[in-house]
Amino acid sequence: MTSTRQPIADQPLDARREQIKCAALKVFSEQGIGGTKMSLIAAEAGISQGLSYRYFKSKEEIFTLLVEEALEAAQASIDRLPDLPGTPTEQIRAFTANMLDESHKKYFLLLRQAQTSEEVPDRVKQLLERYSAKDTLGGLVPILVRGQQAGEFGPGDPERLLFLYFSVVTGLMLQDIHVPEGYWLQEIDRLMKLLG
Amino acid sequence: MTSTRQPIADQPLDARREQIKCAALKVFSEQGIGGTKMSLIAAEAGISQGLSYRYFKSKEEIFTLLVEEALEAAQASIDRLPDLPGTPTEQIRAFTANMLDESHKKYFLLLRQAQTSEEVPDRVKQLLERYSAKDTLGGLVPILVRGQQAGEFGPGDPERLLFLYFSVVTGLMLQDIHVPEGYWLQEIDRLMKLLG
DNA sequence: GTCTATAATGCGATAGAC
DNA sequence: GTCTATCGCATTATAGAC
Repeated sequence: MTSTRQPIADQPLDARREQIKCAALKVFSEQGIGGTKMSLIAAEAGISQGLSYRYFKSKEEIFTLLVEEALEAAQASIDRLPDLPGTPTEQIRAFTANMLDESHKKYFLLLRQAQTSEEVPDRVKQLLERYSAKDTLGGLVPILVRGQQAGEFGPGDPERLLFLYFSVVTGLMLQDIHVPEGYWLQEIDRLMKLLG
Repeated sequence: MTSTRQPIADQPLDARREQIKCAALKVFSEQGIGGTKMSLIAAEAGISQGLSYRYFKSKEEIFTLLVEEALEAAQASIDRLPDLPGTPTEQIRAFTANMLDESHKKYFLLLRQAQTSEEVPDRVKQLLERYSAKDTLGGLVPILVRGQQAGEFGPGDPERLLFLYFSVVTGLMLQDIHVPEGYWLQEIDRLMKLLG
């Protein structure tokens, strides 16, 4: 048996949905919800504009679904972090490299679009409140404090330090669109100086 | 004589134009050109939607004008920098504080929107090529090199270092929307560690 | 299952009343 | 000089052919 079989898995349907979601993620993360036209998503996915509506009810539904996935993935990624081996510095470094990775970058940029736009669906606003940056990134505070106690990081309010750090990494990801793959990975050490 | 008098200065007309430009700058810098509706600009300016068109021919005209002003101001700001007193570190610090200032921040965010959107007017694309980031920020390279020679900054390709630094400051400005006025000014020293 | 054609809606831009 | 009403086009979303 080469494939796990689920009760009623409609495989070609799911594949198309994934294809459209992937195209939508790319366009939404760059253009925001207001700047994204359904025709662009369809073109990116290589299908006709009308076909998208066989798989999703509306543009907003796709956007909301992607934000939901992004928030869950981010939360999960942070929750796993304390279990990783290594010093706090190494943990933060690994987490940063993970964020800057091609596959995750788009999700973070999508979240930034969701946060900075007024015209997002109500459900998205609710989700953003629920997974507020404060609570989510709060999971990293213990790691940072351990790093401070070990003398790896400089003194100061850990939350403020984290907020600075993530603002900085966000800036990198935004430029990353115009920069060769993996460009910033070489700069992670320099970036970590911020915390030192 | 308390006011400089120009040949045919239509002062109330100019005041309205400034008011609309100011409202437009705020909305464009947050929502991009695609996400910005004329009705939003008008609402922000506290006037009716139709009135905007008595002062500007189109949405694109306002956007283009603002980008033009932003590029000229950025260029001028960089050109003045070498004449400022102080060490390279102090010059870069002053420039950073200047960028993070409320009145300039929106212009930088506008430029970012212009750079990352595909659907900008052709004239904007030309302007962005003309004042390319490479040439404009290139004006800072001599300062950075002097700082490296003086041992104030760490080694490495100066252009790469500058690119990292500006990506980082961009990230700060984006978060700045949700943060109290002058919040980041307290973090400039930490930020300068990146260059050290 | 996919495309093309079309209805419905929203937005940019204009016209005309005050 | 400003507003309200309206036109025309772009975009969302649906319907029907293949």
